[in-house]
Order: sequence, then C-alpha cells, then structure tokens
Amino acid sequence: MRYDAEHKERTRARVLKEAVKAIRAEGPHRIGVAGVMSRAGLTHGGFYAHFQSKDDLVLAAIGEMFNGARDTFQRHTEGRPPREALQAYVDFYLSAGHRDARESGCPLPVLSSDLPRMTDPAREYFAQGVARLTGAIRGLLEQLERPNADIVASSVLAEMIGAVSLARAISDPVQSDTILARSRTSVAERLGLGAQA
Amino acid sequence: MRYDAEHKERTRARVLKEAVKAIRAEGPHRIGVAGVMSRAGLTHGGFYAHFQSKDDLVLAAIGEMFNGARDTFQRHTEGRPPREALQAYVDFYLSAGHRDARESGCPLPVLSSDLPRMTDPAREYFAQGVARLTGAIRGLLEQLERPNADIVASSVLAEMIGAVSLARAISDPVQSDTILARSRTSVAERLGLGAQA
DNA sequence: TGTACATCAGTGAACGCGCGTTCACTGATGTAC
DNA sequence: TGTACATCAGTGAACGCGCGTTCACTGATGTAC
Repeated sequence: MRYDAEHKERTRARVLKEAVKAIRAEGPHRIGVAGVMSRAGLTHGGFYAHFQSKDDLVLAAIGEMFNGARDTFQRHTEGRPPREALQAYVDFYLSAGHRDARESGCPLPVLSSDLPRMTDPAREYFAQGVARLTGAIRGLLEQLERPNADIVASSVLAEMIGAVSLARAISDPVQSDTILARSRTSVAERLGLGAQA
Repeated sequence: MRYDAEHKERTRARVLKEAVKAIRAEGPHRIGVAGVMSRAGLTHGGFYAHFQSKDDLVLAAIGEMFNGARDTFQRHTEGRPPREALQAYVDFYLSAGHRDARESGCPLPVLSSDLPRMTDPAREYFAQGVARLTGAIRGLLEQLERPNADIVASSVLAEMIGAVSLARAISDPVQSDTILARSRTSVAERLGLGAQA
C-alpha cells in the first residue's frame, strides 16, 4: 500500500468528526458533502472513497455522536459514588456551558426534532442512546435505593432534554438561564440530591 | 376589485396553513415553495404575490403555529376549575395521540432543535410561546396555592416537551409509550394531581 | 342594459445556483527484480 | 542499490436535478359610460 495501513481509516475518522460538528451546527439535512470535506482539508471528489452516500455519512455521524454521549456520561460519573455522579452529570447537563456548546454536547436535544423525519437506522441509534442513558441514571438511583427509579430516571432525562432544547432555542439569556436554573432545582430535588440521604 | 375584498387574504391564509403542515412534517428548512403552493391548489409563480420570500413564509407560519398552540391550551382548559384544567392539558400533551399528531400538535417539540439555527424573529415567537405557556401553567398552580409555582411550571413544561420529543423520535411503540407513561405519572404527581388536594 | 376598458390574482416558462454524485486523471509511495 | 511498474487516496471538472426567484402573460371579473 502506498500509505500506511491506517491512513485511509484516519482520513475517514477526520471526515466523520467534521460531519458530526456540521450536523450539530446546521442539522442533518442542511450539511453539505463539499463543506464537510473541505473542513477536513480535502476536496469533495474524494468523499465516495469513504462513504457510499451522504445518507451513509449522516448515519455514521449519528452513531458517532452517541458514542460520544456515552463517553461524556462516563467522564462525569466514573469513579464517583452514585450520588456525586448524579450531581455531576446533572450539573453538567443543565449548565449554560452545555447549552452553549451545541457542537460538542449531548446529541439528544440536537437531534430530537429531526429524528422523526429520518430513516429507521438513525432512529435506532437514538433509541439505543435514550435507553442507555435512562438505564445508567436508573442504575445510579437504584444504588441509592431510591423508590421508582425507572420512573424518575425517564422523567428526569425528559426534563433535562426539554430544558436544554428550550434554553438553546431562546435567545434572551435571562429567560434562557431561568429555564436551566429552574430545572436544576427541580431535578436535584427529584433525584434526592438536595439533602444528604 | 376583480375578486371580493377578502379573496386574496383567504388565499394567503390557505397557503400559510399548508406551510404550517409542511413545516411540522418536514421541518422549516426542508419545505419547498412549489410544494406548499401546489398543496394549496396553486402554482408556484403566484407565491410572491403573498409573501416576500420563503423566509418570510416560514416566519409567518411559525407565528401561526404559536397562535394555534394558544388555542389548543384554551380549548383544553377553558371553563374548567384549575385542577381539572391542568389534568386535561397534561393528559392531552403526553398522550399517544399528541405524539402521533405532529401535523397538528404543540409547535415546541416540533421546532426545538431547528430554532437554535434560525433567525431572531422566529426565536422571538418561540420565546413568547414558551413564556405564555409557562405563565398559564403557573397561573393554574397559583390558583391552587401550590408552593414554587414558577419552578414547577417551568420544570413540568420542559419535561413534557422533552418526553414528546423523545417519544416521537423513537420508532419502537413500547419504548415510546413507556416514556410517555412515566412522564404522565411523574408530572401528575409534581402538579399534585394524584391525590385530591 | 350593453360595451369597452382596467385591474390584478394566478399561470407557467425561464433563470441562476448549489447540491449530490460521477469519473478520468494525478502523483506520492510501496513492491518486484 | 537502482529502476520500472503497480497501487490507490485524493483531485477537480462535469453532470443532472431541484430549488428560490423573476417576469411576461392570461383571463375572470369589476367599473365607467
């Protein structure tokens, strides 16, 4: 081979990474092959050596986004006792930083209203991502022996996604911050993080 | 005038209504002028007699969607005592029917991930819609003399939007129904609808 | 009442433009001898 | 060690196609006399 064995693979990963960023910024339907390739330092003609089609790229990018979401969860919770882990993840999720970091944050609020209009394989990644996150939160609650851990986990995840979606859509920083602050208060209480258990 | 005075106005309203349906189904960036016009029974050339541009249409359609959301809220709550009104709205919002009726339901879950990518006037409509709905829910809670009405209202709205967004994105009906059911339980309890106050 | 004219909502062909996709080609590098 | 050849990731021009937008035109209907 002319290039070392991993050369092509690394290029593909670079294109994929740029696609993820572009989807986060512009949505899965508005990104363009040429734009993604040029941000990866390539011309658009070479695209089809790596992906079968634009749809193929979008699907792969969405899969990649959910791998990233799992990493983010682990980064905030790993090695921490369950209570502290929950607190850390919620604090991250409902922070102004996460709201403003659409290009690197949780894919659920980014994709939620595009997904119903997409193909089943993409929705399958999404469903798995939701199930995984809900399960992880429920697991932490069960370690704390909280009642109705399944209901609380699902409900809290829905609220966090809704709150971040709303906070991102609203341009007025005061109104936006208020939504995040109120959900932080509410979620913390519902997870039993307010008083020492 | 060749047509009666309201003729043009009625045509515009028809185009707007089709645009609303198209945006709900395909998203604000994917709808096409020609498609909307043809669904309104017209050819695309006549479009510019009614709207300055496609962006102008999208903006007007989004405004229209939030007028519809206000009507929906009033329809479910009008003439009912506050407790019953809250129950009716929550039951509607977190129903499988609302999840499946993307073309006529609340615009907040439909637009939430597109809005951050849109212009300020559209986001302003959205922000007003959120403020109005939050205020209406808070008002009902205050009539019931519930504590922290502002926090609960904001938090419950975020959860409902998040739950409907998730339920719509997930194609497996069991997983989707479960999310709605859990949020129904959780929201009813948080609004104090479980036991007679 | 009847005729000529004015109006203007709507038509349909045409325009650039950007997009996804294709394809002949390049040129740096590995392999064969 | 040196030379000829093979490979293939990446290039860049070209292609249809659908889109938003423009514009000369139509034809049904109201108004003027």
